[in-house]
Amino acid sequence: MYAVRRCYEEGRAPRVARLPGTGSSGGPSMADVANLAGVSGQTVSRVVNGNDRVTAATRLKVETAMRQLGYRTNIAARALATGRFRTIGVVMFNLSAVLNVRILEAVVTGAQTRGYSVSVAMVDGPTEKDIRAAVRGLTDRAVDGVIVIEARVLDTPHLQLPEEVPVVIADSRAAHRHPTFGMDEAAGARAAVDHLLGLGHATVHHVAGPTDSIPAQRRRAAWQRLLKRSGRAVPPPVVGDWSPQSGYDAARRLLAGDDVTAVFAANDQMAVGVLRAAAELGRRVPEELSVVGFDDLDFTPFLSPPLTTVRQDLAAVGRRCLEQLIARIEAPQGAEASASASRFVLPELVVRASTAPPRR
Amino acid sequence: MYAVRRCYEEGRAPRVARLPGTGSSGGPSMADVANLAGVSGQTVSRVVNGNDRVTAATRLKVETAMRQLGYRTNIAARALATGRFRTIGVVMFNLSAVLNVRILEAVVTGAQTRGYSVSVAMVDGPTEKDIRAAVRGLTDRAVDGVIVIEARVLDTPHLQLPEEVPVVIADSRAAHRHPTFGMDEAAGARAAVDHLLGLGHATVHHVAGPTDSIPAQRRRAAWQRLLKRSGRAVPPPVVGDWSPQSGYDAARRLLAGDDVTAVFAANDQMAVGVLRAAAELGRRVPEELSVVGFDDLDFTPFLSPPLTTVRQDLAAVGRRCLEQLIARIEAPQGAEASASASRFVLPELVVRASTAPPRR
DNA sequence: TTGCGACATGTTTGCGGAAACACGCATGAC
DNA sequence: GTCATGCGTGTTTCCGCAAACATGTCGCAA
Repeated sequence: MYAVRRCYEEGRAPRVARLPGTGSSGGPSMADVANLAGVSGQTVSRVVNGNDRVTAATRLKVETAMRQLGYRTNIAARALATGRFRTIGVVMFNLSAVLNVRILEAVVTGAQTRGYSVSVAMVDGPTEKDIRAAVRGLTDRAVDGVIVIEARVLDTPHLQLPEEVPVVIADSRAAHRHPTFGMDEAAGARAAVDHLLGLGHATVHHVAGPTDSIPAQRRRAAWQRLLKRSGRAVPPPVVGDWSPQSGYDAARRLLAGDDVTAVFAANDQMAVGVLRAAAELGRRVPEELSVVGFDDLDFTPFLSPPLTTVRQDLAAVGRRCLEQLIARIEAPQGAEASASASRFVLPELVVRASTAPPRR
Repeated sequence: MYAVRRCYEEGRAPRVARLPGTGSSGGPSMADVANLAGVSGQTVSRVVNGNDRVTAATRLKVETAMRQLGYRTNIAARALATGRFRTIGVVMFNLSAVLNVRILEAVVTGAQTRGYSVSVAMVDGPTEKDIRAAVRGLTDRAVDGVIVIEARVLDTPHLQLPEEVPVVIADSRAAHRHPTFGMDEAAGARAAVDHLLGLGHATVHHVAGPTDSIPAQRRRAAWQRLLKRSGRAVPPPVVGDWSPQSGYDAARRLLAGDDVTAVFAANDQMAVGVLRAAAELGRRVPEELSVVGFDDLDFTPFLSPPLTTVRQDLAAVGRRCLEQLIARIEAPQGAEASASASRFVLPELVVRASTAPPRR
């Protein structure tokens, strides 16, 4: 169109739309490097990216020029040209939970070594709408894939993230259409309960996590199932919100009765609250009350008494999520790397001094 | 150029370089929206961005078309055109420290509401070289500004981040050429020591953080200075690494002597270790030993005994860093928003049950 | 010697959006 | 009545890079 115009109106002065100092970052562009090195832009591109077929001499010239000019590749331009961003998005519900942070850390570290950068988004509510909004935000921001950490219960049975990018879910329900990685929460809870029953406790009380948390649901369900299978009474669980305060409150309520000899708290923070309540009520741990936590935070060996708890390797979860996601991103087509094996990392019971046989 | 060619070689078949299904994300582009709405691309751009001058009717047409097509703006293209990314980078040393995470959380939340996304990078070593590499990585990844959280001691006296983007430092040395925000560490440490001296302790022992950490240095220096000013003996501090284990080890060493009545730990985690060591050694807290921590982690009120500590509002630090950074990013030119006032957030001593007057 | 292919390098084009500018029309001032 | 102005919209160009395609070069075998 405009080509033809040019032909007819040859005399027209070319318009200069270029801004004064602008131009993405103002830094040197590939063309500048190409000029200085006396090669074409394409050759510079080849040097910058994988070592296609470039002579050592040419490569050297280009590299010298790049260094001389302080050239940095403009990834916006590259993304525009390739359609890839080499960025992955992480959607989280909050950063207060130590666990999520550990996953995030593993993801960031791993992504860095794979040449990806990580964009973090935080979600307000637990509903699918919120998550979807966050994912939308991320994909607007341009990511090649998304990891959702600790999705809570969702409005709809299956999380229908509408985007075209691959999604991997960490630490959440397994029944998504997206791959999911996490701990084997049930195994961890069973180990805790089994340990207490093995010590001779008649039953085990539970301080559960919030009902909208998938891990909390799983831990609670496993606890209940094991008690039932063992023919024990299933006392009503007390629901907390992961915080030490809620654990404390729960324990004050639980320990009002005299029959409680063993408590399994759904995380370490709440277990700390339980220990505190026991101390205030004069119930000695572990002699009169056994307590088990979950997570193995770094300070738990130094509590009084050192806490028996379930250790989780969250970094492994993060790593697997990342691997899976990158595999899907880089898969040529609907390869859908199986990832069938080892979707779940096995937690491990760490027995310390907060558990013992019941007194009588 | 090619225009002219077209004129002469009219018969030449146009080359189709376009990939089959590629094209950034494959989604609809502005041109598609423009077509459907029967307007020009520029008008769509105007609708998408600030409400320039567009008729309500036109705007409606465009918006309808956008919705119909599920149009999403391609930020890579926008970034290429504008030179802005609406992304800020955060450089951290590790995510294990709860404090840093709180800052990060505040930054992410704030950035989201301001329409920025956050890219996280982790640094291995504490040297300037490492930081610079991380920042380089981030700016390669395209950010408009960088926040460095808890920079450690650097190789060179002044952090010379070479990049052209604005940088803000959180929780670190103040004497950079970049704006710095953080806690008033010294005030916090003074409050802790002052509290203990006020209770009647002859002097205060210190379990310090790692020597390459700026906050650790500050806390230690303030502790030492206040003791000196008060004419007290300055016992040699024991250096830990922030971990509960190191606090425990330090306390075992400190409490070997019989004269220690008050310990100020540079963070809560180490304080937990101190409490544990005291318990094992049969030194009752607070009757025989007073302990003060730093940070006010959420579980500290539930320790035995509840820990007296210094509370920091890290979220405020994160928010201020972000504000300052965005101000600098969006400043028309070297406006260098003063931000003189309130560079430091004041910490607050929270007195609980781990401190008391010395026994005799 | 020629032919041919492998490989190094250059050229063109387009990704999707935004800025500068042009243009047409309605309005108001003089 | 003429002209400056403002406003909504369209047109052209460019951002920096990479893919597809074109071209040049060299070596080696027939």
